[in-house]
Amino acid sequence: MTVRVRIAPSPTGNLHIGTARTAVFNWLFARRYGGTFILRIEDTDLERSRPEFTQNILDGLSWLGLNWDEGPFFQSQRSELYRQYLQLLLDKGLAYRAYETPAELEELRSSQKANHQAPRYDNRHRSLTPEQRSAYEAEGRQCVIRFIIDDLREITWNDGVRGQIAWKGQDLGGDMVIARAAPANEIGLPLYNFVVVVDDIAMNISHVIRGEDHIGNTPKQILLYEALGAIVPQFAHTPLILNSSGAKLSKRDGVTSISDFQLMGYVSGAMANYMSLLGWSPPEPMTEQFSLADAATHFSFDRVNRSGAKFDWDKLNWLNSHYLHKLSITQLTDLLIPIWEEAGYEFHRVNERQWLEQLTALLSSSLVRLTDGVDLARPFLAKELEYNESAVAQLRQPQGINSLKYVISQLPDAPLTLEMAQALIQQVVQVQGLKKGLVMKTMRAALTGELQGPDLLESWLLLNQRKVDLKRLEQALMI
RNA sequence: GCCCCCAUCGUCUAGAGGCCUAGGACACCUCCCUUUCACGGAGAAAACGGGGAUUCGAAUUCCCCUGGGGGUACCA
Repeated sequence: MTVRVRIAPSPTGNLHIGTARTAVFNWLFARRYGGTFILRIEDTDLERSRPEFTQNILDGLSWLGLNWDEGPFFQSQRSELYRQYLQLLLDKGLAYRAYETPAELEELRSSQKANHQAPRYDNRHRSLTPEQRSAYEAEGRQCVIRFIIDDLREITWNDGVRGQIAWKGQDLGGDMVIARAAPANEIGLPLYNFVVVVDDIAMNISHVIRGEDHIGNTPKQILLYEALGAIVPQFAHTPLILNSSGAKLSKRDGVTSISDFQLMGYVSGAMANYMSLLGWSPPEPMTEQFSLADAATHFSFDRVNRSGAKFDWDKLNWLNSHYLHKLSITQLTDLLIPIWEEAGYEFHRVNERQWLEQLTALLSSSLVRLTDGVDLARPFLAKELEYNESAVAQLRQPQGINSLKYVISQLPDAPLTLEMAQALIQQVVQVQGLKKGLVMKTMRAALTGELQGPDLLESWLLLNQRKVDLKRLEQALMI
């Protein structure tokens, strides 16, 4: 079996998670069967397509590790091919020119609606006489090209995910427009359903893997394959990604583009892993945490679910933190440095590398998203320390103030070590007869402005290395 | 309206007639670890939409209902 699959995004927006997930399934399937994964940009909608969206799509797919073997191909550069096929259908009498105005079609639809009938084209221009045609043309009317759909046809296919699906020709809405309006002797711009088929034929696509929202297009496309004398590919319609209310996830639901997730601090491995899990489940020995390469060795449509999957931030977050925790300190630091720089923190990325890695190690277990590193690092990297309310309250307790004074008086000039810090805390506790918890809490409030955070002693050591601990302890006395 | 698809814990899912007193994961809750937070570990709670039919036996097959979703363009 020669597998050739494609992802065909349209550059009318940034790479959407739904498109990306379809890309994942196509990629997985191609890799599983040693096939070819093709990228085709469907930019036939000249009005809405924009080059920056194309770039965003390319970048997003690359970031996710969904490398393509052929392409990107651009439909806007293939119009000659479409024109030829359109002419072919016209010549074979399988398509015809129709001259209705948009207003006339609208009238037809509204009268059907009023009679509780399904809106459909009534094929009224299917068999125009030459006289009628020239009369319309004399009026200066433009015409579209319609592909003839036999109402009596029954179209069936065996869907890779859903099994047998059947449609009646009469439910397809009448002869379908395949080329937009143009002057009577020209051929207008081709429409989606037609272009997809022409390209999939030209590119020898063996399996069309796409979202469930395309099921209704499939019978029309099958008819076009037949009309063009081509072999009909296998179809597999994957479930949709749903929002929390259970409807198809759309831009209106907030964060949906891959580049947004990237900006929010999600790593590509976690995203790819999570998207795979939305509709596909790995077979037994595998756990839910896997790379695309792992998944590719086991991917099959048998394990693709048929019902839609709600997008779940909790699970994505869990996976992302898992991936983050798995990274080495070196890798994590590399990822965090640009984020810290972006946040406006001042440090020397080379000279202070070792210190930054210590900071990374200290914070790493608390990271869910990379961008969490901004808040977590604030007490260590921000110029001015901010105290939250409970920290202020803590610093106003007389006993706490005394313990701080004691620590200040005993703080050595030499760089602090873990042992020294531990001993110092122990000393305060004994000398002043305080609870260890109180001393620790007060120290934390003074050093970080917060009552919660990573290991206090480690934090102290880091601040000591930057020589800000004494300053902060003294400053805390004035609160 | 019409057509199509779907239906297991809150969520993602396993389950292809007896292995199911329905398994896993996330989230939630409890406990342990711990100065705190997080991480980590242990545990609890939680589902087959309803009704028929087939069968010795149904979450698994069939039908109906209900519910949800998708589509219905001179968008993709």
